[in-house]
Amino acid sequence: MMSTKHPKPDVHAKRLKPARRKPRADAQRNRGRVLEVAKQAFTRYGASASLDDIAKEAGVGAGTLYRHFPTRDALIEAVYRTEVEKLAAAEGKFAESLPPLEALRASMKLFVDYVEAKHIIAPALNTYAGGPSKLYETSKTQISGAINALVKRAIHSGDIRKDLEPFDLLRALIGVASVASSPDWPQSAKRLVDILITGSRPTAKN
Amino acid sequence: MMSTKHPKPDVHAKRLKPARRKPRADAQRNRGRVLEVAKQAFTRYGASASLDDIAKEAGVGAGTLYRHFPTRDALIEAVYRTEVEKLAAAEGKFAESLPPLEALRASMKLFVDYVEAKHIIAPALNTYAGGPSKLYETSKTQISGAINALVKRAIHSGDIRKDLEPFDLLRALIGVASVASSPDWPQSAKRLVDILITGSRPTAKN
DNA sequence: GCTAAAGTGGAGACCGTCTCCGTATAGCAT
DNA sequence: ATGCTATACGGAGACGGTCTCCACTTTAGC
Repeated sequence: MMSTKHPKPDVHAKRLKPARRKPRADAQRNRGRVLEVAKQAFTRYGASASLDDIAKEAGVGAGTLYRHFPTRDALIEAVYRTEVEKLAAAEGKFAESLPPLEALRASMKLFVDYVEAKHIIAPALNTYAGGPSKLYETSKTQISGAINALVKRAIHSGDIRKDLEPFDLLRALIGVASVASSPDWPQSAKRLVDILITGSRPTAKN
Repeated sequence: MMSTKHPKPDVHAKRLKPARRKPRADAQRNRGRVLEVAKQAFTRYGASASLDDIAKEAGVGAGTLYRHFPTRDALIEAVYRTEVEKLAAAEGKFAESLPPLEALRASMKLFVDYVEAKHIIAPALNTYAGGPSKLYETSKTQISGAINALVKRAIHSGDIRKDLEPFDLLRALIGVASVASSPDWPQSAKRLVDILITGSRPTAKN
């Protein structure tokens, strides 16, 4: 019976190391539920919502939550990763339908709108806080990639100074979005976008 | 002998309401000690240093600390109020020694330097976090007063667009200073100051 | 000195974070 | 189906920070 039975030793060799087993269904369900609840909780109570409460409301133990998302930041990032992807994609769209400078402008204002709607994104993009956390890296890369492309295009078409650092604009954007006191900040932020763009145009000699 | 003894019933009527007694000496000593320790603690451990630890190191009970400074924000503000005053004063100086536009530019860059040195100031100026805390109001007023004056002067001399909101510039400044990731942020922030100023200059028609 | 107002301090209630480990269960092989 | 085992679960509880409360002490003012 043992003979050459050998059914399918490693059918598609999932990972390169130890021939892993397929992830369990309940684990994925729980992960999803936590994500769902966390999203609501964050929008309702801000980024400092109680993680234990989130776990409870999702019907899982605290341990389960912490296993899936070891830190608060990890959870926040997971919650907003898809949002950020959508934002980056939308910014890409502008590149197709608008002239370079206006694409950049529209893109930056869209960013403001996004942050207004999901106000937790901004602190999430802003790693100033405590330690040297390498989280959000992917989100940051996405957004900065989008801005980068738009700025390069506008430089190429001669609408923006050659020596502009695209990252500077992004930093300004994140910063302004982080200062969300007073209800009129979106207007202020959009005025600033215009100022930033005007200030980034080529000078006579450049 | 009692006759018209009447020594000095209310010599300078300290407050308008209930003829207060002079504040106790030990209270002021304790307040000062807490402030001292808090300043060190905040610069060492960031804005989330343990308040109980601060109390302990200052040699007072937690109750004493909380009586003097009911919230963390109140303590932070008290610690940095003098710093902010110095900053505002320094900004005032520029108005005397530089032409309008350059005074504004220098002032904004000084702000960046200040935040770089005392990195806790930025979150303190930024009330985004939780509730509608009315704290920092005085600090904000100081700084925004200074910027306001500089901007008005530059508008008057024709170096800045008439319709610029001074507060917008301040908001951008605070925002950029809040995003302190990466060690090169001061350079980035100063480049942004130049961009902001260029973007605020009058246009042909304005 | 005496007295009342002002101030003190620290125990402890409360809450959020995060770990640990005994228990449950899904995936896989047979 | 059945058993075996890696995988995942959950929640009690250790930990640490925040903030309150109030019996006690100290001071200002007479």
